[in-house]
Amino acid sequence: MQPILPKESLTDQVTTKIRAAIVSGEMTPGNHYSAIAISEKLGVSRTPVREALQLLEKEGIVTVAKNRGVRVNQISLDDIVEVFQLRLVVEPPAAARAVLNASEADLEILRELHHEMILVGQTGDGRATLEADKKFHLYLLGLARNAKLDGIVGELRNLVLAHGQVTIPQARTSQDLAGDRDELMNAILKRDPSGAQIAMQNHVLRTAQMLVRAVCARTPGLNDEQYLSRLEELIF
Amino acid sequence: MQPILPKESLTDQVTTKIRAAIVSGEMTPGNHYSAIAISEKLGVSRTPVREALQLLEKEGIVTVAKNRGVRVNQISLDDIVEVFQLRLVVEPPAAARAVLNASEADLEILRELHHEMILVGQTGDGRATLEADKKFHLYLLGLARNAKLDGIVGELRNLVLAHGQVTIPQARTSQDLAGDRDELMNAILKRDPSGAQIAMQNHVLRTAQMLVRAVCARTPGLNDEQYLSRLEELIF
DNA sequence: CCAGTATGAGTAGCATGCAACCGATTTTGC
DNA sequence: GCAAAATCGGTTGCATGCTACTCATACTGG
Repeated sequence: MQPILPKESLTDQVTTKIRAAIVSGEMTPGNHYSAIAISEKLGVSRTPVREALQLLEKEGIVTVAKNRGVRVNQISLDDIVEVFQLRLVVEPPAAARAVLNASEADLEILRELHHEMILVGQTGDGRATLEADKKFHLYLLGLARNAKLDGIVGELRNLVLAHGQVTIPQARTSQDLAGDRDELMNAILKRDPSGAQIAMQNHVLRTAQMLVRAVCARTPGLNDEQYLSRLEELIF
Repeated sequence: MQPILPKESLTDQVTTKIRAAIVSGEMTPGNHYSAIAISEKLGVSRTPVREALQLLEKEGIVTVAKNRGVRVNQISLDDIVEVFQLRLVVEPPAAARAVLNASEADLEILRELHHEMILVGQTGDGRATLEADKKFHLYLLGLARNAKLDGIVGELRNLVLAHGQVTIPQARTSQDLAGDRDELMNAILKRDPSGAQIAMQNHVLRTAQMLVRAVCARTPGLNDEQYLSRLEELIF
């Protein structure tokens, strides 16, 4: 049986709508938007929109200025660096623990997700690739049995996604990432916790480096070195 | 000059009020409360109360049930274990980085905060001790220059505080904790990053063990061993 | 021509009205 | 006497009205 959807509240629906609009680039950083306009466009009243904006503000995705509308935050490279510093600390040990906790059925599912990701990756569809990547990672992290960790990592990912279309992977780098992931997958299947830990660290680190380089490349006068070096500040 | 307070919004004021009421034990887990009652007690309308409750729900502190009022969540031992698993992963490296980043002035401030904490600790005032502890930790973490990390750890701490009056330290254990902290402080003053990292890990771990034991001791039929062993699941 | 003021358009913050909904109790029908 | 249905008190979810505020522009006085 399906777990019956208890009619998600309007506030929540609006939250996901707005988040999607930001990720898709429909709402862009820097611009101002009014809660009134959004509510009219969505056909709801101002209240749920206002509440949704407050929740998104808590996530750091938007800023609401008193009587001046809402602004989509320009996620800075510094923010991205912070996010990945944290992910680098949190995800590798979680991966190791996940390997220890995984059942055979879990391994099977992971294998499927991994396979799916490869297929999607070959199509070159950036958005779908990210989606598949997210699914794989979150399932793996879920095995570590720490719900708060899942929530935190999910939010951190959202923050990066909100940066915009940053994340469309390049062909060559995406090749590298696939390699990392194979390594990770191998360690998992061999039930090798510390191998998984290391592989995960490499993978997240490379993802971060790719992102930083991509952003710097498109933003003139930005030097990637200082950012790249800061990525590893929290791992010793 | 004082940075002028731009009139905190009612919603935010209510949020902190409710949070304080929970921490102080004025609002207890399990019981039901109505937004209407809260709004009347605080002399505001239902709207800011409702919005505050949504924010607190996102933090995991309360649950709002449709048409049935709001319930203060009973933070379980499992939750506490999760929180400390995360803190154990995140705070030690942050402490190490903090040592590397600290200026002489920072060290001076830390020394002061540390001293203050010892003084307050001797008075036996549990609440004040926690407050001083929080100040010290958050200042130290702030030196790692990762705002998101600060935010996350702050929220995790709040969650534990919301568990209730759990956290009134016992005389003997609080002695032990002071020892840990001295160790930590020494490593910081010697500008020894990995020493600080280890000391921080010991300190957080012992805090967690103390907490778990305290909760188990007062809850009949609860075995602390399984919880204690899970604390270290994420560190290898 | 310009400094300083007045005006107006637009906004969010909050209060409040209303309907839908939930759970417990009472009433009804058999 | 008992099961099922109607009722009722209490609650949230959402819509909407109003006020105070911000910013930009137009206006006024010199």
